[in-house]
Amino acid sequence: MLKTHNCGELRVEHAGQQVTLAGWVHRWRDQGGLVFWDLRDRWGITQVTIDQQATPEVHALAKDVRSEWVVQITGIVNQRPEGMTNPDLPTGDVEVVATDVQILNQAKTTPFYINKDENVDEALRMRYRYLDLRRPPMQHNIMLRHNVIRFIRNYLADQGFVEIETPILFKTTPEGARDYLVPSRVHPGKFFALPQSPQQLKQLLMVAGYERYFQIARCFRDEDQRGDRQPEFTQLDLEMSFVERDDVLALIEDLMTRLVEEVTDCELVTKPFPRLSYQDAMLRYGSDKPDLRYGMEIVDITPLAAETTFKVFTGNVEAGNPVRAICVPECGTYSRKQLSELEENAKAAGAKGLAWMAVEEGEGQVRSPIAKFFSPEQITDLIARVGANPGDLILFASDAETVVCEVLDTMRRAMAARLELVDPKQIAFCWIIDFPLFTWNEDETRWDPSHHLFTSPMPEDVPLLDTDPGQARGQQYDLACNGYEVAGGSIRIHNRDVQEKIFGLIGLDLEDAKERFGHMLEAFEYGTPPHGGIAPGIDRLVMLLAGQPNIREVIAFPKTQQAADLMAGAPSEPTEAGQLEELHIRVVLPD
RNA sequence: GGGGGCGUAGUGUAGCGGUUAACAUGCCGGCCUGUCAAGCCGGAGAUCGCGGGUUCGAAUCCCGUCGCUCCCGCCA
Repeated sequence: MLKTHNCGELRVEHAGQQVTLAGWVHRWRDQGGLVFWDLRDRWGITQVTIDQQATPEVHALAKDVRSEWVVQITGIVNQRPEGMTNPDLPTGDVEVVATDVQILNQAKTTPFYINKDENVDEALRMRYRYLDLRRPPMQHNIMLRHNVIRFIRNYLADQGFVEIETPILFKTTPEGARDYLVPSRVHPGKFFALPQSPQQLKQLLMVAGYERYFQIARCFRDEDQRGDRQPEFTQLDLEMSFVERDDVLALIEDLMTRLVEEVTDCELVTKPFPRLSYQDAMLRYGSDKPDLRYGMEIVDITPLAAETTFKVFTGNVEAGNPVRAICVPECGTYSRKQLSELEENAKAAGAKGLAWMAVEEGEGQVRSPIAKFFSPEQITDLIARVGANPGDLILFASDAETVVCEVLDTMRRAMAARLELVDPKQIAFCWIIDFPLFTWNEDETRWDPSHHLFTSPMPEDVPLLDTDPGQARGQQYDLACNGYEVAGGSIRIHNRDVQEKIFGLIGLDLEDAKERFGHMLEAFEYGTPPHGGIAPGIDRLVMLLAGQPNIREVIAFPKTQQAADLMAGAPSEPTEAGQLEELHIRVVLPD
């Protein structure tokens, strides 16, 4: 080893010892006859001093060293004199007085600061990702990710889970996202698909009798990117046999609770995790992934609004649409300009306008363009229903059900951001359960599975499959955290009759089903245990635990929004002549 | 596929129709033995993403294009 200690571990008790450190020169301060280096490695920073009088040759060499040069130093640990310690550094009570310095490598001036936490153009960060990853905040994120995954592995192994790898080269599936395809050289004209998730394979592992399986699985989906979506991402894929929904929820809840409390410095603010039905979540938060770190719950005021003389409200009520509101604390003094900004937010979410009411001091006193359509009693009633206090701002939405949810979800999040109600150190999980099994596909005039087509209905809702499929709930569950969906799963169908009924409802006849999922259906005929599972997204989870705004910050080598790698220059054209011919591929570029 | 934002020395920003294109930091040289975002003195460094247009004059206005990003669609 080129070092006896790392740069984060020396303390006063090491004083007097000879040590050898190696790392990067994080910062340097040339004092003339005395040179200081902040020497950095993965573990921390230690100050090194090079004294001209004591070690003139070493000092002469050290004079030329610059940021990010790689050096090895040998010296004596010295307790710093009083008044010269650095309380910001764990190693700040000591320094190493160099007696020897080896320059292991020089470094060009880096294209951006390693030693300064400054916003850098993301394209530049991506092009020099290896330098970006060298920055301490990124090292922290990547290390946190490692600790999260290590914790998960240990926890699940202790619970009797087996980690099993599944193929990356697999079969294209008709459902779901667009597949990434890989051409087969030995099967001309045929393609593998990269898995969108190991869904089928983990169910087959249950048929195979492993009972408790997990995998830290890479998944691929060729869809457009978002801050929380990359073309390849990592799931904790997990499946269990002989379990019911609550067994899966209990396991994950315990895992997540311990993870937050033992691995991070975040505060878990939901304990136990609240369980919301899908319907309840939509009603109270307008979202199936609500952020529970703040209030501003949606209140339905449809009956009250129906009695007013405000035509927008009464018209919507007559059309069967709801009128709902949120109460925003202490925004009653918002100016015309601020309110019009809010209206722009609402319109972007699909609203036609944004009605508001500022609650003022005094019984039933409000400032609002629509106050004249309310009787004094109705205003008092409204204020009571939404729980408003003087100084608060009430925002209304009235439109089709889905629009109202979308608008008030948007307003809730926009106001939380404006009021800085979100603390990134707080973690608020909740379960969303009782999802509808199907959603109606208007274009194809058929039912689509809300989750996937192996999701088992709630046992008591099975009869509804024949009478009112839209009302049937699935044994499906999502884990939401801070406004993001961080896991989704279900209890699977293991009953052939039910499975065939589902195929029928989604417009898949048995022949089609056999063609697409024949291997699954065949497998299910050989003694399939009741089973179910879940798949938390590791990137999103670590993003939230790291308090980061997007998952690129917790992925070592992410892709850009255009799904490119700016460092390596991928994707690229084939390099070898004949590469495409060998794969039986001819490229037709768009015009 | 659609909409928004950004692009100016190595980096981060300012400038938004006439400036010698500014500031900070980094870089180079000099001084300095207790600094830790070190300090002080001096210096170099920018075809203002790219292409076209409007104008007497464009970093600035317009059009196109490329890149990054946020959002909608999409993501069982």
